[in-house]
Amino acid sequence: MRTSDIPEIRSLRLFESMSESAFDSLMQAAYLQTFPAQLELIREGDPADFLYVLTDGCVEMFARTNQRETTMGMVHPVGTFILAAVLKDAVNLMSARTVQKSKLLLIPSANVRAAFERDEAFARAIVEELAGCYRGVVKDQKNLKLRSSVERLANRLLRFHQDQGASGSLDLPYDKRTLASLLGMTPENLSRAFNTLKPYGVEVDGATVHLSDVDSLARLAKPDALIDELAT
Amino acid sequence: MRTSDIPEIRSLRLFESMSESAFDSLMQAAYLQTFPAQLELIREGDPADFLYVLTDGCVEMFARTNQRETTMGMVHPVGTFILAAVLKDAVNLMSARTVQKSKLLLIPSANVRAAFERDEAFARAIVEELAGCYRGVVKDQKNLKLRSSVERLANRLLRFHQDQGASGSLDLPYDKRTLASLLGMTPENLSRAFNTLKPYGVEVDGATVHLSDVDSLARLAKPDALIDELAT
DNA sequence: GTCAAGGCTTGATAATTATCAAGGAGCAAG
DNA sequence: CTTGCTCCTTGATAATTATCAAGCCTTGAC
Repeated sequence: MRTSDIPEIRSLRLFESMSESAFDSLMQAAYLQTFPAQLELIREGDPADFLYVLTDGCVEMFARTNQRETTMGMVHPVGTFILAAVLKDAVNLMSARTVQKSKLLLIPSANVRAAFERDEAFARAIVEELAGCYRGVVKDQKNLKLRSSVERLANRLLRFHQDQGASGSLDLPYDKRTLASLLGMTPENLSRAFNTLKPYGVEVDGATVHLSDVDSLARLAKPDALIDELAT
Repeated sequence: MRTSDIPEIRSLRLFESMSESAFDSLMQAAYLQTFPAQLELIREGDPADFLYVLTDGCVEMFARTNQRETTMGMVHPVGTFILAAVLKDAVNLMSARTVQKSKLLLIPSANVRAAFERDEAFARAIVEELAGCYRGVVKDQKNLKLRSSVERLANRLLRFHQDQGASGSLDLPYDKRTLASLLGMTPENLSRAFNTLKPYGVEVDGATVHLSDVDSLARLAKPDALIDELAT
């Protein structure tokens, strides 16, 4: 792979503490590749041949069963996906597709497992990462089971707003259709949920959302540190 | 702790491959205790002081926010809980309470983390366990987002039936109220969902359910290996 | 036995969410 | 500038799920 991308990857929490030699051998086995938008990278049910590291672009994790489909999560740079399947040498539980043109590093699963065996610091980092992923899904599930769709949208808007600097407006980082599926609702209902939030100072203009009364929105959303905060 | 329970715990996948000395020191720091039914063992938001190992009884994992409550999962012997929070030295994301009188081993978090640092085999087992937990929650989430409540019930009945020997009938292992919450529905709707399944050969008699037409039920449920099978 | 309590069910109704059909707005290609 | 496309929105309606209010049945205490 090209050496110019290595520092970026090395700085990922998953890789930063591993030994130089283990990191090098991982990188030597890896492929850096650019994929066009809307390309299905992995399909649920297939064996997890690679650990994916997204360095540029955006990837949607989704799942299907019985002709229905739902978005399970979005991956942003720099992020990894299907770590659990790689470690267990199992099939993928989720599919993944690029949202935009995306640059990805593909590390063969066998090499990841070998590095895990050899390098203790890497093993520790993997546990940290996995535990974080686990807690992420648990939060998602609490979000789904304990909140209505309007509340989920309100909290998601507050999070976007926060992440983007709390300037009073925010940009939706992907399609409304995708956002709807991520929030567990139909596109039609997302539209209506935005209307429901108008009295709370939410004004939609294409992919931009203005929040004119964050406090009122927060009173409706009732954000919960154990669901909405990334850190915990 | 009492030595009579050690073999049972040692045989857990999480502990079976760790070194004798690391296991011994973990066990010496641990407490084995029996708790009455309906006791809240841990509360979400509190620091994860112990790793819990259930050796007898049954524990419900649940979560609350904003006066609403939902069951996140059930733990059966021999099983562990809040491993992720222990490893991250973080607060619990879920609460736990005993369903029946239950026997639990409490291992102080610090000792678990120390053993993880010291014993490589334990570290590997932890990764395996964590990855399994992660994949479990992902499956739960797919179940929730891709199926209706009747389909969730149908699939859960099929799973109970399978687990209990596929004899044509099964026993619900906990309250219907709890089952309803686990499936993401109200008790009233669980009752109605059972009625909806009558034409598919589902007959309820208290906590016992007879399945007179498993094929027909399975055609409705459309079980999916990537959601319903434990192994994958 | 009677009684009370808890768990479950049922019915009536309401709220939430989905589906179907149509139409508008923005955008890229020609 | 027009055309066609995709994405989003809206309205009408239907399906699903929740809530509220009884009521029933079992269980255990007395």
